[in-house]
Amino acid sequence: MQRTNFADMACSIARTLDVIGEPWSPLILRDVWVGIRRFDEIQADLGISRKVLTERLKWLAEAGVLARREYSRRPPRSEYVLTARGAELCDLLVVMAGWGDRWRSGAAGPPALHRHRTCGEISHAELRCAHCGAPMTAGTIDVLPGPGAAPSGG
Amino acid sequence: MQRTNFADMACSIARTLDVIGEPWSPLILRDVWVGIRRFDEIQADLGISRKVLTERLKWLAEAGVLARREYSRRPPRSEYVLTARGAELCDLLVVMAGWGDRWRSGAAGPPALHRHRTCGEISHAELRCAHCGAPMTAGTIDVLPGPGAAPSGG
DNA sequence: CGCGGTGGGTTCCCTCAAGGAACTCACCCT
DNA sequence: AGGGTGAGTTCCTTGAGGGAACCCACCGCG
Repeated sequence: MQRTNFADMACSIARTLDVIGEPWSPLILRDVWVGIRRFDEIQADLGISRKVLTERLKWLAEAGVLARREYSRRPPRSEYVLTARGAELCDLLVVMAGWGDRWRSGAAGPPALHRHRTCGEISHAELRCAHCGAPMTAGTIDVLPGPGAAPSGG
Repeated sequence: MQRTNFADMACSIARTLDVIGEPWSPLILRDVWVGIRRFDEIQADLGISRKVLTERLKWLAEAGVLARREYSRRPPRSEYVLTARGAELCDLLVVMAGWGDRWRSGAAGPPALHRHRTCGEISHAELRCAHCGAPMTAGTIDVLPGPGAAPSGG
């Protein structure tokens, strides 16, 4: 009996979830994004077991989201960096953090702030239409079948 | 031995992952977003076991993301609708779909297209700074400690 | 009434992934 | 040799998902 194979679903969301559809991978990705890149640093920051961390890092590298890079030759030492694919996946973390800030922070307020380098302000990201520039939240979107949609029978 | 409690982490991403940190909840949310709202419809669309669907729907309702609503009195029949909190969480699905389209579609192209209701065009959502309006992707963000950050020792 | 269909859920058994702890290995320095 | 660091592996247990069977309420029809 196998786990559901999300990679084969005709749905981009499911295919993304195939890469990061459990909590640790996004959190590891977040660590690498903010500069926490070495095995023992990530492990200490997240409090994750070394076994799971090893597996997740390997998985994220295979998925082309992280790349392993040697930072020391003697002794041999590696760290993990974002690929271009991984950097774009971090955009998802931005939105994820925004939702958590808004709905799950409690009285203490958000644990992290996002300063936009371009304008220098503490800000947050909004979804905007690439075509017209107006807000493009989920509620403004009609979801239509695309070229890769499953046949109607599916 | 307990599972890691992501809700208690001083990290908005982890707190969001506490709600949707497995594949089914985001996919159920997607279904409700696009209008697939009834138990048997969701079950058929996702090919998920009734047991897991029952559990996930209950969880999402408890998390305040979905609400159960009666659409028929005799016989009693319910469907699920997005709460305001859930609608904002769907913004995450928009970004998630975008990443999957770009990096995981293959030759067939994206399975779904997003038409922006405001301008009527097939488009996609970009991250923009709420303050200055310029692109605000993950690479343009400095992540700083916020009021709810964990003490330095942690 | 009994039967079949629909909506929705529960239980059981199995498989797979996570968690904690212990163990292992390579390398370096004293 | 011994200790420290980085990184990984193994073992056993627990928790979550998957498939199938079972269950219940309700309705309409013969």
